[in-house]
Amino acid sequence: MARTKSPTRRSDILLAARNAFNARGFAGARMADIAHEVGISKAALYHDFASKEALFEALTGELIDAMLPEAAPADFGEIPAPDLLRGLIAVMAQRLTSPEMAFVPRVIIGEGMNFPDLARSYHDRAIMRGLDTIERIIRHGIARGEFAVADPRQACRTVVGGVLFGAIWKVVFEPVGAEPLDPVTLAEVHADTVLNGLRVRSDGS
Amino acid sequence: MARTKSPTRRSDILLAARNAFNARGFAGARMADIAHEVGISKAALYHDFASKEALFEALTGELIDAMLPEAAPADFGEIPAPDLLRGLIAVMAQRLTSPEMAFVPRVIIGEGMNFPDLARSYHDRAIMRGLDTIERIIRHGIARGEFAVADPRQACRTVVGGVLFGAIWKVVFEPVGAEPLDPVTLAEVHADTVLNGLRVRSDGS
Amino acid sequence: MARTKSPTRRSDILLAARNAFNARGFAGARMADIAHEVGISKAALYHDFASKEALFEALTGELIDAMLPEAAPADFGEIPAPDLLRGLIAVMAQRLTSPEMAFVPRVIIGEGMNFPDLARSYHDRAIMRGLDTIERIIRHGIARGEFAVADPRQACRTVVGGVLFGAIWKVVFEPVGAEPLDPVTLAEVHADTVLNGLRVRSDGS
Amino acid sequence: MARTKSPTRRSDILLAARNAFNARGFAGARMADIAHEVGISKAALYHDFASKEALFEALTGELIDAMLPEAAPADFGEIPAPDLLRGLIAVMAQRLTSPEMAFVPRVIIGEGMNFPDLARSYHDRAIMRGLDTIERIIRHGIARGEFAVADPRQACRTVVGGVLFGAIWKVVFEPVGAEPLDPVTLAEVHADTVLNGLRVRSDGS
DNA sequence: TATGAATGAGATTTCATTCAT
DNA sequence: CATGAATGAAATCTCATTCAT
Repeated sequence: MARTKSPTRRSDILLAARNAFNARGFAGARMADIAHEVGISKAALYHDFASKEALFEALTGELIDAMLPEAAPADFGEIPAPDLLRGLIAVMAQRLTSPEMAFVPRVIIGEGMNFPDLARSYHDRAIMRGLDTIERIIRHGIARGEFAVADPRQACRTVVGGVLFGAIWKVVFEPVGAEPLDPVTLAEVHADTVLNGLRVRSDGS
Repeated sequence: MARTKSPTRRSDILLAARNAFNARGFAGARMADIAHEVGISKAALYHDFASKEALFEALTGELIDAMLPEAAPADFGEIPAPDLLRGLIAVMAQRLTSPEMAFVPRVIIGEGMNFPDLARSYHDRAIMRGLDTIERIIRHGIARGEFAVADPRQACRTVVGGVLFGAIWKVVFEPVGAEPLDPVTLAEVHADTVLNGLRVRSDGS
Repeated sequence: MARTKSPTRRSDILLAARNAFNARGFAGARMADIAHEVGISKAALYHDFASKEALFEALTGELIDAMLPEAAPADFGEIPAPDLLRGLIAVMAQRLTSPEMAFVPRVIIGEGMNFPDLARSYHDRAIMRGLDTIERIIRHGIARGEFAVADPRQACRTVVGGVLFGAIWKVVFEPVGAEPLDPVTLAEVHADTVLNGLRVRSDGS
Repeated sequence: MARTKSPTRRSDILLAARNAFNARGFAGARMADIAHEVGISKAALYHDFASKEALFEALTGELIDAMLPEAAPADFGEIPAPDLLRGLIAVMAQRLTSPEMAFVPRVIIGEGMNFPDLARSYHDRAIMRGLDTIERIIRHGIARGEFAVADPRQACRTVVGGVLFGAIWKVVFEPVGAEPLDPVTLAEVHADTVLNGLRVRSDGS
């Protein structure tokens, strides 16, 4: 067994942990397996992370950080709101459906009850931030005369929902045989639907 | 402690099981707690359900059954597609966010990896059925000249996504302090958005 | 393995626990060994005692209870104080040096720092009670003109000390080869010394 | 962290070890804590002491050495036995109740079963030596006509017991709230009691 | 049928101790 | 010499599940 700490040890552990938590959930994952996958002893694992919970929290914390949307600019200037929204949806879809990130919503939903801090942190830092950005884009569109929305705050949920559905689809249903989903197409169609709705438009847009 | 088998014992157990799985997840829930909550011994519990897994599957099976949409009519006749969709969204939102049902998506997402059959069954029986119904409504609308959609199959995900988001919000985030969500408003706004989109409509519909 | 709980199971466990704690100390004793000695599984042990600490505390609690001096009478009447003291010393010596009880002081001294409640309880219930009784006997003797003591409270410690020394001798030193000690002789000589002192008495008593 | 071996390193370690063993017992004390308190690495600790046991034995050995009474003179000459005894009791009480030394009896009693050599060594080197000295003083007193004792060997235990009681009181019971004990008073009263006994003396000594 | 008692098979965690640098 | 890193070998405790009454 290697006696010298590899420079990527911490990431190796976090990766193995992600796999384990992903495959079996928090309770089902075993520290022994994680250590074994990294190629170190259980005790070495505990040298880096004080407990299973600490490891779990470090992992989710890092992933949530990595997933956070860059702070949107304070002022969208002259950029058309539809373009902004299309772009945001594309980014969200790409992030949430990537294998590393798709782990996050699944875990929040699946383990949130046992880790209220985690759920709260995700709500405050990721969800609220995303909803706020969307709302600002919608209001930007209203100000520019591009959008007409009665309740911008609520409408955001429609935007997020479609992307979330895609993430869950990939993580939960594809592994059991559901038809694979292309994130790019998903994002485009979702953006179209959200922007134009289903109804025919007499203005031909 | 009830000594005589109550006629509702099976439901009592399922209810207690739902509470337990809901509160702690599959792995975290303890058979002893479930038995205790029902007021029977663990052995009696095992008399009715052969194992924790069997109990879990019976519970989710019943809930999925209860959640299934009534078979939609083969032909929607002359009913306007927007009305159909509005109605369906309202029903879905009400079901998925009701306390009994909100449990289901959470559990599928959280424990799906450990219960592939459950995930598959939910996918085949609930999700696909829901998506099919929505798709048929969309095609009905297209045929009636009410809807204009490039890819009806994909657009369905937008419809489902908004409702799913509401269910997850209630189950995962409200308990940790998120602003409560009114399912009726959610459904209405979501339906509006899905039908009309965000863009201004020059036709004034 | 016996499936039926023997009526003496609890005592069996406590006895095995006493042996184990006696032989290895609290930290060194192993629940597995205790269970094995009783002939039950570890889990069965945990069925009766929720934790190692609980077992330890139950054991010490019972032993301290069993060791407590009967409440001395409120009034010693016409009984000569020397007789009272001789009797008390004999009883204390017999109790403290019996195999079951000698365990107690040893454990209090050895584990007291880790179980402050235990030390406190022993101090309050056993030590103080013993000292009080001795003090009352001394004051009884002073009142009767039999004793002459400047500081009765402090003098009590001499009385207790000799007995304690005997208990520790038996438990700590005899097992490593010290000359065995006869408790009866110990008590008699100690009582003589305490009553008469070492100095010659011109009164010939 | 000191990088250079301080000239007092060995004593620093022994001091930290004493604190640790004192506070948590042998099993409870952790090498990591001791090293940390000294400000060196665990490996450095192992450089000076081959094992936890070795450290423990070195510590107790030094303390026992330091506690040993100076060899009493072979002949007490004309010194009155009561004075000799008074002096010895004072010295024993002062040593045994001093913070550094009080550790010793506690540890012998608490961990003796796991360290028979230690117990034996303490018995042979400290206890027996103390008892012998006391016995010689008593015989000296008998020879001088000052003492009248039937069984000098046994009576010694009364002398030691009172002092031991004080040491245990300080280490075990004072930390949990027992009334503090003044060693000088203890020694004086104990000496008085041992010399004169409780009974009234008609000779007025 | 219902139950209290019992258990087997782990899981996490701890720590004295050792190596490679 | 000193150290950070690593480990092996337990030990406590948990819980789904079964058995005898």
